[in-house]
Amino acid sequence: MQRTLTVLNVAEKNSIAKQVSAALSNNSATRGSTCSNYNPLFSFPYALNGMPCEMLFTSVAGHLMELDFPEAFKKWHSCSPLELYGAPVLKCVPQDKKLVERNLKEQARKCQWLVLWLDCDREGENIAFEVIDVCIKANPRLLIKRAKFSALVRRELERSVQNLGVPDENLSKAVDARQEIDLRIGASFTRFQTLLLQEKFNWEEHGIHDERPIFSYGPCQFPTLGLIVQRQWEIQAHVAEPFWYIYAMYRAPEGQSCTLHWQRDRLYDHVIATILYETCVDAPLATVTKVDARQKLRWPPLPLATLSLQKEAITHLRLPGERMMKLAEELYQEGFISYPRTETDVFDPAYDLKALVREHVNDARWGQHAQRIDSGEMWAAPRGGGHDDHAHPPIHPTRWSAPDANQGWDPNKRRLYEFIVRSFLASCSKPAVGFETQVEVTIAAETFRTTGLMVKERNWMEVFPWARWGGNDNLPVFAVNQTFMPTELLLKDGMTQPPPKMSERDLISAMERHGIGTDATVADHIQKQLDRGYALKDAAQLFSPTALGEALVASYHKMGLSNLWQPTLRGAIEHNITEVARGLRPKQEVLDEAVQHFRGDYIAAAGKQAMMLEEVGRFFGPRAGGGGPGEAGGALPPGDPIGACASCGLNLMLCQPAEGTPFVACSGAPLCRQRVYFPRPTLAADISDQPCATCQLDRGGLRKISFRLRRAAIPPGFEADMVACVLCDQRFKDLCEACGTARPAGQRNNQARGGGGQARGRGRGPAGRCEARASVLTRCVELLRGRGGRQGGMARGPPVCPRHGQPCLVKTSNSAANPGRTFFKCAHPSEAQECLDFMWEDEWNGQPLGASRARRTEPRGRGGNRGHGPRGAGRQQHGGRGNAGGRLVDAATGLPLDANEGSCYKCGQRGHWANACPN
DNA sequence: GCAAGGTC
Repeated sequence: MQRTLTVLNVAEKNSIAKQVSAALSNNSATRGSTCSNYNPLFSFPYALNGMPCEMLFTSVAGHLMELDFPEAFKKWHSCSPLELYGAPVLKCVPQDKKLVERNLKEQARKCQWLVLWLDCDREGENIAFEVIDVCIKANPRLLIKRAKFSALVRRELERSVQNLGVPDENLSKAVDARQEIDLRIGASFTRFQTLLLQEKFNWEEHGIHDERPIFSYGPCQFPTLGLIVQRQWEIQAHVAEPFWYIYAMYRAPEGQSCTLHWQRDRLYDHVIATILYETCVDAPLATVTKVDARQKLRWPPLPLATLSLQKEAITHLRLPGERMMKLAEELYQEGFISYPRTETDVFDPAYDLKALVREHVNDARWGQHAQRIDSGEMWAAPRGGGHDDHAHPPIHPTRWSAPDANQGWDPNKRRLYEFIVRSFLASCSKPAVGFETQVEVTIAAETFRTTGLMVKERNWMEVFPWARWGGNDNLPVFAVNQTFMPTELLLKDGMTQPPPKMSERDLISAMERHGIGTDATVADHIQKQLDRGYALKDAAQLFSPTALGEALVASYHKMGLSNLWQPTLRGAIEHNITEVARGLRPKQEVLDEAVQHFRGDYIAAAGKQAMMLEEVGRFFGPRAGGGGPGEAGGALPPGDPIGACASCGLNLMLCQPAEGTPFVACSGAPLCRQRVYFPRPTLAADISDQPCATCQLDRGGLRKISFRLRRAAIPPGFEADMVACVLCDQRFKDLCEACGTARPAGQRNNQARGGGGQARGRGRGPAGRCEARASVLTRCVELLRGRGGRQGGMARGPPVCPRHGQPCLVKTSNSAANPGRTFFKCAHPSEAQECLDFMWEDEWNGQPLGASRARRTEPRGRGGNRGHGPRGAGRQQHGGRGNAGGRLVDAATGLPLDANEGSCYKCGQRGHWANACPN
């Protein structure tokens, strides 16, 4: 009688062994224990391609083997780190996996076939060969088979087991090469950095309490750190620049309104912006030149891959990547979602998506939408994002979980499941439909645009509440050649902002873009920055480097070895590894090339180690002695606490250096970089007994600082004695802005690093601005020429202040009662209340004010201020508000006004202006 | 004492 075939099946983890066994055996598998506690054995009879067999199903726990150096090279002082580039490496089963190995051997001896159910990716293939290696030693006659599967659902598993293939050795070799490169460069540079720095500096003093701290280097962790440091340098290098833009707004008589966006966006030259603005004010009538109305579609989200899910979870669910992956893993192991580590964002056309949708038709929350998809009414085939790892489908729900069945779940797990379901249903739905109207208008040859949007059909957005799509749905109706008078026409200003600190989402995106880490490890590499003390995450969840992190990156930058931290490092390694995976290049060739390359970098770095000592020394005092007081990151001078630091929770200290200006710094310096420098005219600063009403209230409050300032050096409007909160007080900030801050000698300030140059406003680089400036200049020259030759044109210089007889009036628009309406006000601060307080600009007829009429009352929306047309517009349209029968009329009193009938606000009498008041 | 990648 023929012996029954016995098949050993091995999965990457127990949960998969359990689920596959249950699915293939119809839940009749017998569970038995093995010598490895976490890897039991499931057994059940099965028919493989019609052949009856006994299935034994067990598992490993990830990689079975590790790559390491032999004992002779493991001790750090046993050899130079350089020798690690030529040292032998060994792949062996570590002590904690010995029982897993023993279990495999025991089972292999009973079997004729070995079926590998490892995950279908590069690492899974490598683990498969580790399993083969162990099993073959126990039973050399084993027949090796590979099961390829992508979801833990019965039909998929049965398809897989009836179509067994062979493992792919190239995929596995690519992993071997990656492991060896990572080990050699990671171990050598970690030892280099650690041995160089460990004894040279007093780390204890700087908040690093390990007796022998490790300064690790890795080909993923350093490029990750590099991204954070590079952003920090961009922020430091930013020089704020003022810009100006024309703001126009129109409110139609029917009530609809829109903002008209200047085509030039913004200009960095005040004079030019003013000239263009003045041309608009001169001829403010807007003409509609183009109206483009069309249907617009908003597409549903792409099917989810791991990193897109991480980013979405951070944004919509506020779940950090590492936490989200743990919950997704649980959902996968329980069979509710497909494999959560995938790069694929396109469904195989053969996939039965409708069957997956039908799972959800009875759900009270999204069942109705699922029914509409199932019926075809809402169905649209999901789009593809163009990424396919050929191992797993996009992340999607595989089973419906009734709301009452998952009550015991972690609330975040429920939210994540719901997000994955809704995202899947949305991706199978029709796009949303809107109606967009784009309008272009010109005002004095300047172009402005506005857009309106009406959402007609929400479709996929109905099942995906996180989506936002909307614009101005209250756009006035415009027709080509129509003219209208803008309601507001203002010259506004702003300052360019530095780029923001790195958020976790930014970091993940950048790492994904550069191929740093895998879907499963990106979150770990980010966490490692915090664990190693290379970076900090503040209360707003934004990342910045610590002084240590910055010093390490700056060291390699200085050495001319920026490739060791730049984000392209991992991509370059991965590129060559992929060629091995595809069978295009032999593993050894790629390996030798990489090892030689990094060996060269190591030799260069070791030859310039003095640079690393110097760079780190800028931040950290040496063991004997210390950095200069107050130097960036050096030992802090003595001081007293003023409250808690929002960045790290330690104390903010008012530091009083023996020489130089006091400043506030965190006691966690240099790891924490929180620091506030004081205005240059500071003579003395002490902690006041006044608490700030708003800062750090949840941490016991923050004390205000009492300043004594050099009177001669402070601008008008500031007092020599000031009590201020250094974190929130606007007057303190204004003073810093006006006078600059006093920083200790040696402090770097606004140095552009890493070849980044000066970062300016976002959205338009210097080159773009030069171009814009050139075209604008041409136009301004034309305008100025035209203006000079204009017949009968009014030479419109600034209005003349009636009190001073000079053009000392400025345009102001801060009237609360008349927002957007501008008036002229005397710029002399001491006389602002005494002198001419205002003249509505829309009531100014372009004549010097002294020749027309200035009103004495504060603009409070009195009679004369009732909603007229826009500034400039009113003047054009009405020939000057208050111009009745050729005579000027006082809008407040209705009495006639002219140059001879001035009204003196000082004495209240008519017949003269205040600057000529005899009283 | 080191990497990155699996998984617990």
